[in-house]
Formats: sequence, structure tokens, C-alpha cells
Amino acid sequence: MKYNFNEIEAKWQKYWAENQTFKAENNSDKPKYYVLDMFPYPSGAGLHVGHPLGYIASDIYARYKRHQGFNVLHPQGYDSFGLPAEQYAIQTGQHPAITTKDNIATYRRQLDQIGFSFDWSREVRTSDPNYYKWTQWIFIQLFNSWYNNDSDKAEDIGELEKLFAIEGNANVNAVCDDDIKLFTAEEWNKLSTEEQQKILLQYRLTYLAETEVNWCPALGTVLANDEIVNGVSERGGHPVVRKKMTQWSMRISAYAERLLQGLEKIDWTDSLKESQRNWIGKSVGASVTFNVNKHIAKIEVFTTRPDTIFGVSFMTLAPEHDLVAQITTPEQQAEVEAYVEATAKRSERDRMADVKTITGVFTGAYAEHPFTKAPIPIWIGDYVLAGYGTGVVMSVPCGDERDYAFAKHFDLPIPNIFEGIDISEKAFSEKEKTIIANSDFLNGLNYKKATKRAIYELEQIGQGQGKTNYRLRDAVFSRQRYWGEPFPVYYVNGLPQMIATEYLPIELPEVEKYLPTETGEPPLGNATKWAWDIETNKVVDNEKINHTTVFPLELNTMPGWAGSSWYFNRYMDANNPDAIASKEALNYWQDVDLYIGGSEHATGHLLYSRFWQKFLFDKGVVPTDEYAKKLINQGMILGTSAFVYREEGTNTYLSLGLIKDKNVQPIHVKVKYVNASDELDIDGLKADEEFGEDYKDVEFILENGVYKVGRDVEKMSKSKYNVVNPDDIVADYGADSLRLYEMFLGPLEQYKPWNTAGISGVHSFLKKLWKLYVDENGLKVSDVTPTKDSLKTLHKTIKKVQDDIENFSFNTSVSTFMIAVNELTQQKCQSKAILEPLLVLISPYAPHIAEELWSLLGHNTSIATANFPEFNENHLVESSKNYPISFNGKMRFTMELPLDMSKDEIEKTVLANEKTQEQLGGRTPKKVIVVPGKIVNIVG
RNA sequence: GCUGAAGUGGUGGAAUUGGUAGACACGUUGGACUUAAAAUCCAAUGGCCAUUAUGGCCGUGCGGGUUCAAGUCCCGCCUUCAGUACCA
Repeated sequence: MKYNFNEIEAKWQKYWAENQTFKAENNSDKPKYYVLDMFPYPSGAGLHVGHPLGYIASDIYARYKRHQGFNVLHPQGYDSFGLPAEQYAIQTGQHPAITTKDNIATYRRQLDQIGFSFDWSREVRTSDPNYYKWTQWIFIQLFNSWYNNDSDKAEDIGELEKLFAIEGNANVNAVCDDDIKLFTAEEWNKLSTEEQQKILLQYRLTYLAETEVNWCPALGTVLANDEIVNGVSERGGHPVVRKKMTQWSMRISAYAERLLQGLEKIDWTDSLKESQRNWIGKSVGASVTFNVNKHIAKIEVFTTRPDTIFGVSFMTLAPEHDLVAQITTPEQQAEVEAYVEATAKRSERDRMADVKTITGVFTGAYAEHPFTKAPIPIWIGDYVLAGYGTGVVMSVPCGDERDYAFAKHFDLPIPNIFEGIDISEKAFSEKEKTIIANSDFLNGLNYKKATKRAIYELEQIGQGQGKTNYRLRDAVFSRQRYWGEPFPVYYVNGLPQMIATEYLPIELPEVEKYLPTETGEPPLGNATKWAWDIETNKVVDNEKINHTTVFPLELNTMPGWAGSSWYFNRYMDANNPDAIASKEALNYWQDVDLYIGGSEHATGHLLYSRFWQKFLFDKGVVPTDEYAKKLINQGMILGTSAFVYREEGTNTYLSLGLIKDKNVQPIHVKVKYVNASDELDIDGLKADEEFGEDYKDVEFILENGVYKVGRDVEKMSKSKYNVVNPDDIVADYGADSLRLYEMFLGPLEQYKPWNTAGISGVHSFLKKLWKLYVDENGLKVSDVTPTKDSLKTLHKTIKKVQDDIENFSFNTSVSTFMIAVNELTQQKCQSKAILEPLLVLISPYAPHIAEELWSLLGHNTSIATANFPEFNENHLVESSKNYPISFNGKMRFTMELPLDMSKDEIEKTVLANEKTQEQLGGRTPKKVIVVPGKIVNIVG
């Protein structure tokens, strides 16, 4: 019998699907285990060999946990809202829903043939109305909540209204907009409903606000900070500008501290936690109020160094700051306006790139030092960012490099407030070594004490207090796109109203064009039927809008991260029509035990989803406030691109060895036309149906009779022609080979290049494995008693593989399998007692061949339900061991010694040995070091 | 600049956490089988020197150190990758 992998794999994939082998039940006597993958965006290009890496790892782990007797939840779905389907729609007119459906079908086919143990009965798609109904529902819950700092959780907005009616807002300790006005209960009760709504909007966890956003004209939409890379859009690399727009925002800042604290109790990688910490950017300091122009205005600043308050010699405002216009003196007005205009013209990117140039201008205004009452000149400088803190710095040139540079440049005074420090050359910013001087009541104090004292004194005069500042900004939640979740929102007099949850979902309307409207409204503005009738509670024709019973609906849609921020909860009870998941299901599954996905989501998805989980926890919807106990970032599989070299301005292409000193242009070619020795298949290339024409008249200059291509390791992408399709690998070598090889390539977390040539190693391992059980006459396995050697091989394999899986070192267990099969082949092992458990060990990695051999062994149930073999140490125990004997650390020879020998006996035996005596040459050793089971070292 | 990760043969990578560095695999070379090729099997494969038994020296980015013993620990550098950046 031959190892016919294609037949075997198709057979078992069908078996698993028909028998629902991997369907998880929402209750069980077994302990639960939840293994989650980051669900994919179904792109039109399909999967390449890099995509399944994490899925294979999680699948191995899920299968292993099943063997160990866990009730395993291992679901999969699709993050199916997104830009590419929409852009395809703009180009071709095809509805994104159709594109998405087709792409999902391709993904599913590709995933199925790799043999994953997913429970497909729980599949989710974020673009499915039955799913986004609950995304809309969560949005409404956020709208109906505010953050109470006293209880440190989200609470019902109705409670806040009651409070306002009883005692006004003076005692309310909420996370809210900065510019809240104080009011009494009496004042509140006198307000109209509309006015009250406007105020409540400043408290809600999702709110409508005029915000400065990252506008990408090319994409016609706003982008979140994490969707911008190096000042251009992550997708497409288009320029991004700042623009003010009315947008929905998420008050994630309310959760900044809890998002930070929560990192302590989850087992995620240090680098990922560190990224999130940096992104949240907590800094502790003080807020200080400076009076300006004899109390005409007040400027609030945030500083981490209140201890340096006496070193302030000027203040700097961001050019965009609201106060600039107000405080500028008439003499300075022209200069200031010119400067503000000039900075506004510079793009964010230019400003970032050009850090060295110091620019700024004096406003003519002076602030008053809170203690010395000395006048402090107020400047504007573009090194101060409007978006951080209050957009103002109290400049302490002696203690801050940037302030120092600014002061030097404009010849401003640099008072020294540090004891024994020379600041004539550069600023001194080492907190720990600081002793304050020339600072009145702070003199002689160190950083810690001076900070405390300064804050105390500021509080005494009512001009400041201790403050913690976070870099984390509220997240803009509106996108001017079609292919996203519609908001369950309509507008009455410009004020947003939620649609009652019983009428959800609000489904996407049909539109003729997927572009913004001529008046610049988002694509939903093209819909003819997109208004809300409060009498029938239905979506109706726009024409019927009368602002008494029929109102316009929100035209924006939600961003990509909306649907992915809670999907892990949906899998627990994916088809529930009445809740995101039933209480029973949520309480049973609790949270994700193992989450595997890419690190590129560190400050996007992985932060937003933690935020939503904490919110849902506050509202009692979910039972845990961190949803993933452990997270592993799989590395990326890179492609090995191939290049041909065209001589500039000609139609001749030079082989790699000939390009020296020539002016050549490297051009990507499809990797499938290059063999393992980097030789180009010229005929194949010229016959390529896509690009063959381009190479028809090309002259290839060979070296030694062949054309050698250049190589480079790059990210796999269609445009680099270095994509390797798993379909081809599966057809040529089988899914089990693909799975083993992806694991064998190297550590899971690491970035590593794909090289198809290497797959022959794992493929021949599978053939050897097959031969161990089966020959031309059929099954070789029998009930013979296993030999000691075979038992040893089996048990050391059990131990190693178990350790490997638990440490996620899947690469080394593949080697372990190879060694085991080689040893057993040499031992001519035919014993069922050895070969049966071996199959269970291999089955998480290579499930198809394991199932086939398992059934040949006479089982009529899936190997997936078999128990993981028990490790028995007794089989590893050897009576003796070959000890390396070294002299002064250098290995000289080996000696066979019994393992149960005591240290003293070993020492005696070794010293008595004639080889030892020979080495010693009559000398007496100083010391003999015996490490039982490992080594004997003689010093002397 | 800061933060995090990492530097081991021609290549991907092992090394039980201080105990025989280079497991396993690719590639390469030689051989067997074959008319031939594929497939399969066997052998060699870190470098240098020596030798026809045996051996010796060097070797885990660089320079020091601790130790009987260092890829692993300590100190000082260098390089690469990733994230982040006028964050007050």
C-alpha cells in the first residue's frame, strides 16, 4: 500500500465534516478550553502559505487539548467588513456583499483542505446582519453609559440624569469633555430636553463631537492613529491631513488606567504589553495654572516636573492653541498670524520629519509666575503639540533639551535651578540625581520631595494640583464608507437618537454608487431609502423626511475594529438571536485560554477589544474584564523574491553575475519560474499567460549557460510575485506535509522566509512513517511485546512532544518525530503498544495520516477523541550512562558508569581507571567534580 | 533618541537553562540500485593542521571578566530587525 496523501486527506476531511467531530458543546463534564485565532479579512487574493501559520499552531494546540480530555472550543470566522471589497465595488460596481461572499468561499475551501479542527457551526461574519445587529446593540449600550470615576466603572446614563436633577453636576466625578460648565439642579431642571441632551452627550461613552481627525482625501475617509504609518495611510500609502469634522468618538480614555492595570494579569508577550503601555502613555505630574495679562486669561499646563517650577523662563503654546488669537498683542499680531498660517500649511509629515529646525514667535503676552509673580513671556512654537496635554508647556530650559534648544535659539534666559550642575552646554534632565536650588521653598530637596512640595504649595494658592496625563486619545468611530456597520442612529434637530434595540439590525441600504455624494456626504448619502419613521419604526424613503415623524439616519458607518472588538464572545453562542450570547454560554466558556495572532494589532484591535470587554463587563454582559488569558504572536512567513536585471534603456537582461558596474534595473519575476539553484526558466517565463508578452523580445544574457536571478527576502505579496499558494503545496505534498513544514521552519514567533525546496524533508518523514506501519502486504503492526529500546523511544518522544507543545516549540517536536520514526524503523518495531500511542502524538501535527493509520489499526472512532498517551519515566531509566570525563574542563574520554552509583563511588571508580591515571601522569588531582548523570571533571 | 527582540556551519535552525556546541532538516559531494531519469537507500559534510589506527588546534557578533567548566552568567561595545517618537 502506498501513501496516497491526496486520497487520505480528502477522505478524512469529509469524515470530520460529516461526523461533526470538532463540534463543541456548551456544557460538559470536561474542563473547558478556548483556543482562538485572529479571524481573517477575506481578501480577493486568497490565502498564501504565510496565513495558515498561526492557524496550524492553534490547531495543534486545540487537538492536543482534546487528547488531554478538555472540551475544546476552536472556532473560526471572518472579519468581513473592510476597504478592499468596497474599492472593488467602486471600480466594478459589484456589490461588496457579493465580493465578500465569493472571497469567503475561497478562504473556506483553502482552509478546509489544510484539515483544521474548527467548529464551523459557530462561524461568524462581521458583515452578517445577524452579527452586526449586536455590534449596533453594543454601540447603543455605550451611548447609554457614562464613566463614574468614583465607582471606577461605566454606569447607566439614566442614573446621571437623576443626579443632575437632584444636585446638579458639581459633585459628579465623571470622565467627560473638558469644557463642562457647572450647573445646579435647579438650572438643569429648567433646561429644555434638547439642551439637556447636548450636555449628556458630553458624558456618554460614545459621543458626537467636532474633532480634529486624520482625513485621507485619496480614500475619502478618516483614519485612526493606528491606521497611519509614517504620516501616510497604512492602506495604499496616501497622504493624510488634519481636518475638523463632526464624528462619533469612543471615550476609551475613560479606561486608560484599567487598560494599563489589566496588563498585569494577562499572559501576553512583554513586547506587546510594552507597546500597549507606550500607546496608553501614562505620565504622572501636575497641572499648573498661570494667569495671563493680569488675569485676563488663564493658561493650564501639564508638567511631569513640577519640581522645576522656579526654572520656568518662558511658556510655549502650540500654534493651533485657541488662546493664541486672544492673548497676542497688536504689535505682534502680524508676525504671529504669519507663523500660525505657515505651520498650518505644513503637513503632519513635514513637521515630523523636520525636528531639527527650531521655529517660533513671541506673542507679546506675559504670564505670571504662580510663586514669584515674575512676568513670563509667552511664545508659540511648533515643537509643542496641540494634541498632547493642554497644548502648552511651561518651558524650563535648564531641565529640558527642547526648551533648552528653543531658549538658545531665541536667546531667552536659562536660569539654573540645579545644585552643582553645569548647564552652560546642555540641559540637565536626570530626575534621580536632581537637587533643587534657587527655588525658594524647594531648595535642597531632591526630585521626589520637591515634586510633592511643589504640588502642595500650588494647591495652597489654588493654582494647580497633582495630575496624571495619558497619551491615549479617544478613538474616532465614524468612517465615510459604505461597507461597514450602519449606526443605529437618526437625528432630530441635529441631535442623535438611538433606535430602540428591538428594531435592530439596521441593515445597510442599497446604493447606486459607493463613492461619496456630490455634496461630499458619505456613500450612504446615495441611498434613496435611508430615513427613520418613528411611527412604524422602519427604514423609509428619504423623500418622506418631514422632521416630525420621519428623520434622517446617520450616514457614516463604523470602523473596521467595531466588529472585531467582541467577536470572541459571539463564538460562545454564535447563533443566539436574543443576546450577544446566552448567560449560560458566557459563564461556561468565560474567556479565551489561548489567542494566537499577529503583533501588528498591538495598538489597534488588541486595545479596542480590551476596552469593549471591560465596558461589557461593567454592564454585567460578560463575566470577565480581560478576554484573553494568554496571547502568542506568530511571526510572519516571508517570501523569497526573485529578480531579473534589465540593462538601463535596453531590452537585454543580464544574469546576476554580469550586473557589476552596469546600470541595471531589478524587476520582480514570478518565483515559480526559478529553481532551487536560482536559475531562471526562460521558456516558462516567456510562456506565462499574464506576462509572457512582456518578455517576448527580451534577450537574456546567460552566464555559464544559465540565467541566474537575484534573491531577496520580502513580505509575501501579489505585487512582488513571491507568493506561494498553499493549494499548490497541498496538491504536491499534501496538507500534512504543509502543516509539518510550517511548524518545522522555525520558532512560531519568529519571522522566517519560505523555501519550498525544504519541504521534501518532512514529506519523506511522512513516507517513512507510513512505511513503519504498512508495507505492500498491508498492515505490519502486530501484538508482539515491545522491546525495551522501542519503549524508550516512545516514552522519550511522549515527554519531549508534551513539553514542546506546552512551550509552543512546535518546530522541535517535528524533529523529535523524525528521530523517533528513524529509531523505530531501525529497531524494526512492529509492536502495536508502541505504534498506536505514537500516532496520537503525531495526530495534532499530521492529523490525516494519523487518522488513516488509526483506522487501519482497527479503530472505528476518530483519533481526535483518543487519550494522550501517558508518560512513564520507568522506560527511560537506564542502568548506565556514558559519562564524559574531562580534565580542567576539557573532555578527554568517556566511561560507562552505572546510573545509580553514588558520587563518591563514581569519583573512586574514575580515579582508579587507567586512562585517568595516564592523564594525571602521577599527579594528585585538586578536586573532582561529579554531576550525576552528566559529567565528571577532574581539576588539578 | 527611547522601548522590545535577536546575532550559532553554505542555509533554516537545535542545545534538557552553566556540563561532549552544531540535534533535526535543506543543500552539497561521493557511492548503491537503474539502459537512463525519478524515487529510494548508504556514507561524508564547522574551519585549519596532521595522519593513513590513533590525533591536535581554533570556533556560537567584538573586547574583557567570573568559573574546574560559558552559546548560556557579569561588564563594556558593534550590528540587525520590530515598535515608537518634539509626550512637556
